[in-house]
Amino acid sequence: MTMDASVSPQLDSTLNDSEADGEENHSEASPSSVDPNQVSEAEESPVVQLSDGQTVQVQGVIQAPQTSVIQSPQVQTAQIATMAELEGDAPATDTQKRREILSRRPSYRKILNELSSDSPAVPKIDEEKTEEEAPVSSAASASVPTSIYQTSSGQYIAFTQGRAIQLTSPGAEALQGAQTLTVAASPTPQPGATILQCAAQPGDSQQQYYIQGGQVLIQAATGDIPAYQLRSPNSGLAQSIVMAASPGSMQSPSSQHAEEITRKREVRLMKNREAARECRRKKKEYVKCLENRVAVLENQNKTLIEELKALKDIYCHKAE
DNA sequence: GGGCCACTGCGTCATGGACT
DNA sequence: AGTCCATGACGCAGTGGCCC
Repeated sequence: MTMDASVSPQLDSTLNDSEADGEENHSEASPSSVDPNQVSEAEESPVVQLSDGQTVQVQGVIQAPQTSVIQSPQVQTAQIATMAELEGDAPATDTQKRREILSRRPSYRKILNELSSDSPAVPKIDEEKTEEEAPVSSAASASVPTSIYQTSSGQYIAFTQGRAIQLTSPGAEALQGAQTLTVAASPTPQPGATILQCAAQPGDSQQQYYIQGGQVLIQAATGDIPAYQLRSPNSGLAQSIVMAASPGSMQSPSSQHAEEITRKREVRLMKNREAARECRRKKKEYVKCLENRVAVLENQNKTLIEELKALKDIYCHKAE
């Protein structure tokens, strides 16, 4: 893997800047022959042709320490954001703006995508919406039931291709008037019977339904709202909270209001849960990307030092 | 085996930026 | 101004390693 194309000047300077004062760190790859002072004191500035065709005028080499350059992601992101922001700015950037930029919180996706636009080697973080994240609200579009189960109380539970779960009262005509629950996460089918529990109306005792596919649907809300969770029996962790359509009918306006509030809260919590999960995933990806980059840059640094050493040898040899 | 510790992942809350 | 979203901070639970 060649590194030249993948190195963005921003990050380079960031990394080097961040380490410029770590003078006590001398890498194991820093040979005594490469004395920065020696090189920088050279009378003429030799032009060096690198192996990749680049031409570099050697004026002095500040050797970056190579021991562990991994830093905390916060520091890195702040620096990168700063460099990215300042790049297009006029030099007349005042301290106020600078402070604003520095205090701005990083977006891992944005930073990674910026990096990836610099270098094709850096993978992009997808912009949301993979096809496995089917739109939750459009249950009708995915309402073709693949499996239908009848409970002990006569209710029908239909699982559709869009991972929606429909509950139908015994009297209802087929699946009309069904409560549609949509599962956000992709449940992986597992062998063995599972249990579906739900309380269709407030105050109802929970009913247990056995489901094919290794997951458990349980009632999630303790309040007035019938809400459900899909759980896999192994993990015990809820894949997602699934809100049921309101049973409507027998609710006073005040309780409906309370229900609305609770429902909104549940939705908000669910969204935030998913967001936090996504954020952690992106953060991990970002840190991994930075670690890769560190490795790449260390490698490049080593190569350049070796190249410089060889050229210096040639240069000195000719001078004699 | 049991206690301790570090690490990891999760859910929730608070908050600031972006968007409408 | 209000809403949504991304993220840091915090607390909690599970897990693995280490020591006794």
